[in-house]
Amino acid sequence: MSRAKTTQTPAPRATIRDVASAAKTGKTSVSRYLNGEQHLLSDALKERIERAIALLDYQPSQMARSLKSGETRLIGLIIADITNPYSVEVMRGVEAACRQQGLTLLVCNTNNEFNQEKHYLQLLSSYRVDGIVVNAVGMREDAISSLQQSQLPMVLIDRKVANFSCDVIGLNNAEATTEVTQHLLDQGFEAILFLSEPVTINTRLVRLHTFLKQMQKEPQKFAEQGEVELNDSAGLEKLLLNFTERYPDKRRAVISVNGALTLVIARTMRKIGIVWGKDMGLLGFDDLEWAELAGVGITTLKQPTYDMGYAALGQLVKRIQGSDEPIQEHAFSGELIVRGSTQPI
Amino acid sequence: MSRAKTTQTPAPRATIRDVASAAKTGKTSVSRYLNGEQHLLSDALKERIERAIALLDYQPSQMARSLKSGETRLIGLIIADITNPYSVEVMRGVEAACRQQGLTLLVCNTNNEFNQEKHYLQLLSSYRVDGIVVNAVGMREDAISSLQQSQLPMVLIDRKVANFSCDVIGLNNAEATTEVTQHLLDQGFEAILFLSEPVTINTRLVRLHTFLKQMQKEPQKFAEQGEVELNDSAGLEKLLLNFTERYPDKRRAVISVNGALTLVIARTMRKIGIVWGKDMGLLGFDDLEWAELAGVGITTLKQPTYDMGYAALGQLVKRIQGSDEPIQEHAFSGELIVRGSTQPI
DNA sequence: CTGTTAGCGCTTTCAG
DNA sequence: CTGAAAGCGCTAACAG
Repeated sequence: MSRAKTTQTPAPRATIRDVASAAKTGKTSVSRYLNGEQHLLSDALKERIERAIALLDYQPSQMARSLKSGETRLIGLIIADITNPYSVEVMRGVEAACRQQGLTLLVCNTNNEFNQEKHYLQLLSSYRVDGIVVNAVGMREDAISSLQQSQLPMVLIDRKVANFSCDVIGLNNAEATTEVTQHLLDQGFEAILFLSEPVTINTRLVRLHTFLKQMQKEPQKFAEQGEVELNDSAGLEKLLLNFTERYPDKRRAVISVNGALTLVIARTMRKIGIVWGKDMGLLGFDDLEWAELAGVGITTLKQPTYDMGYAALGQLVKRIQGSDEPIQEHAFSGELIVRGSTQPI
Repeated sequence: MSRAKTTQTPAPRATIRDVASAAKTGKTSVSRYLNGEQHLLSDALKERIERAIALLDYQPSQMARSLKSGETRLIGLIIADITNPYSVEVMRGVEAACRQQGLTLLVCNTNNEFNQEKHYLQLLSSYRVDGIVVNAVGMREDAISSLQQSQLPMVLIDRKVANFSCDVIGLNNAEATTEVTQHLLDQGFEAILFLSEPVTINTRLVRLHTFLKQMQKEPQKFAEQGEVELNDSAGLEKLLLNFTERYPDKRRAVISVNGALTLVIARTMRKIGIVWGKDMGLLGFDDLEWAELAGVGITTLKQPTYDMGYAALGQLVKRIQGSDEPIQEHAFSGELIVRGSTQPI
């Protein structure tokens, strides 16, 4: 009967030294074995090492390895809100690209909290990841300066950050918003309400501005704008009702600045009995997996999110490899997916 | 004009030694400063160190630190499919718990690929994370044995793995399935089709069995089952049509084994003109944010996913702290959310 | 082909 | 109060 297992400490992990001595050789040879320089080893030795590794269930410590080499082959991804399908698709794109490059992705969700963002930024940096892809909440002076200095390669997704010069991958917001607005106009809508979460983010600002500008081209039509917090459905309700009252005999439509908001708007409309595609037009940025299932369907502006993530990593790798080309701002085109919610009323 | 910046290497990061010499002291004192043993340092020295750190923008290397201490305060989360809202909520729960415990969460998405899962498992282990939460794709012998040995604390979410004894957090599938099935029966449905992705996973198996068992209690009703791949909408179409033909004059309903499948089913039904809540009942495991917006609404069985993630981390921490209590299998209760899709036909 | 040795950046005795 | 020195697990000269 084996009572080998005493209540000792749970057996510390085997180190390269343990393997070496078990294989009756030096650490160097083991290291060589591990690093593909096997052609330098005699078959006999290889055998012994192999056995020793298996026996001890040895796993090299990446910590030690990276400490030595200075390279980690790790990429950090900071995501503002993992709840958002947009972010998830970005992540999948980054991930696929990483895999292809033999990099490993570490994902950090900031939950839209600035402090978390700072925390993770520091963490990743202190673990010496090779680079970071950031879908930022926003950044303040302190975070910026420390990041700017730490020469950590970095690329931003979707959101530009003021005073922070850095590659950015995003949507061509001007183009997309123009298309979206024009579509509504073409469909015969006469009063359009642009709904947004607080316009704190560059992206939203550009969309709003472009919307306003585009609307000016048909001065007889009415442009409105409203700001709501995602959780303030009462406020949203009021906004919608008010909009309806102000343009009782016009053909009305709403533009939602992003997917999360579109969901809330749809819920609210349903609650107060506004039927999209009939009482009011509805169009949202970001495609939604359920867009076709909701009533007559919801028209959306789909972003090539996956590709954007993929491209972001590509750009990052360039920087990691020391590219000195000037700051890039790559803007992807969106795709308007027309569904029932913007049919002529 | 500053031409200070030559094309040299981009200035290696400052190390603790740099700080020490800049502060005209030894590494030890700097280390002490960093680790809150400041009461041991004279004010003058503290000052100098502080200045040096700021000047050099010094950030301690976690790599080196962990190498020394053997502890990382890192938790790994392996997620089978980040695309799944279920997983995202789990993640948020784990994350919240981590934050509260001062742990940092590293997320790895396996994209439902077994190889990725293996890769990440090794990676996390080689980075010496303190523990791992796993929403597994599945595991084979090799992965199991190496994991079993590496005493890495670990807890499984949602899915049990054969031959792998480990804490598991999940839904009370038997209870939930019973409730779900009974609900359909109570609403007067007479033929029920249980639709599932391939039943390779324990969870699905239990749900299916319980469904079948529960149906036996009303022998005059008809229980059917079908298996579909998520991307095989043609197959699904056939299944649905076939089901309809076989029970032309019965009240028919479908149960979907998870949220991802529910989406596909809803799309397919719409495509072939089956209206849920009218032509056929529909009920799915996992609540969906859009469930109320799709037609008359879709009845779902909501899991306390966030809580499950939170609890998983709690259990993991216990293990990390060396708890020897026997393997736990904590099963949460689900909540049936009734919507239009299961109204009596 | 193989092993010895010197660090990577940090913490921690152990002497001042 | 302060610092020199040893060593965490690993890799990479540099000798055999």
